[in-house]
Amino acid sequence: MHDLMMSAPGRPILIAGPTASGKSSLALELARHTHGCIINADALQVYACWKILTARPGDRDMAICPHRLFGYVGMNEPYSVGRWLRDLKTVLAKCRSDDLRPIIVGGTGLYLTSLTTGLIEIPEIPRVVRNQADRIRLETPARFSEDLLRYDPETANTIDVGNPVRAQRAWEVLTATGIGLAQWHRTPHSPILPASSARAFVISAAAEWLLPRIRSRFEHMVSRGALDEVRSVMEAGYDRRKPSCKALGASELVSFVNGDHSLPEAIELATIRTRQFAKRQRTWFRNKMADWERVAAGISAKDLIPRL
RNA sequence: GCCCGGGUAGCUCAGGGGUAGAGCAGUGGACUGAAAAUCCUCGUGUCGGUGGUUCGAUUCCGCCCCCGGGCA
Repeated sequence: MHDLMMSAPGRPILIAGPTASGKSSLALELARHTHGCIINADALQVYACWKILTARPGDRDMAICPHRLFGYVGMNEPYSVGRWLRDLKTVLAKCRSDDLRPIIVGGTGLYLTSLTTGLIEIPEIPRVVRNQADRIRLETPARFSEDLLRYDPETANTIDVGNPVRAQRAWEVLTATGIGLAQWHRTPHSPILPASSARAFVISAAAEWLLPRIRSRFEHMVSRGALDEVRSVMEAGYDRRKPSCKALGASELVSFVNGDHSLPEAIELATIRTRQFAKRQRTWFRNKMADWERVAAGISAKDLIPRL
């Protein structure tokens, strides 16, 4: 029975955790012992342009076991949860045929939740509609909520209309599909991987442990060449509005390169922003992944394996 | 030593005779295709200390302490 468990991959493993909580090293250790394939569930680690700044696994780690969905997207490519899920589906199928145990690890709550609870299948928003919406956002942002109240009051009353991104999204869906977001939400959708079919863990870290780590990790990134990485992204066309350019620390280091901040200032600002992000992650995990098992930061794979 | 400016929330500062308020930080929350995004909520602190004026002082006056800057 023990042998069987070792030879046949078990249920997929999901690992969520705040930034800098040690997800990657835990995943790597687990992969080693469980014949695993590490799959990225982190919205920024998909981009090819960031390696240091997003703390993507390095070449040496990548050589130890298969890694999927890391650094495979161009910085100007549109990307979304939907794309991630579609790509993930392919990867999971491949794992099955290769007899690898999927270890899905990342800090993007939305990705993980849509994986375990399902994503409504709304068609991609056509380029034209998106462009039109972008223009409205710049010129007459109030129009989103006005149109929604008029043509799709149900959605308008469901979402936070005061949130510009939410309002724009609802407007785009209505404009592109002719169907309101609220109505879309009523269409049946089933998850690719319900949490009950996996071993789902959330790494929980005390603030006193995590916050100093966030700072020193960012300083470490800078000393390992994050500035060069930022400079090449700047040359390739840095634009703070691009999703790929939202990597934490990017705008801060750009402002240092441009001479708007000293390096210590940039580091301080990036650290603060990362802490704020970690807080949002904690909120998500606490309230949306209540059924996932908690695991203390710093746990070793050896201690976790018996619980798989 | 003298002169000026200042000492108010963790930080930067606003205010003003009836015991005080913003931004930032921090907290809690929301979130279904841009999510490392976006948005919402939460503000009592010896108003530097001490005497005085006043019905009442953080606000006015005196003295003291501390921090800037200037003159010696």
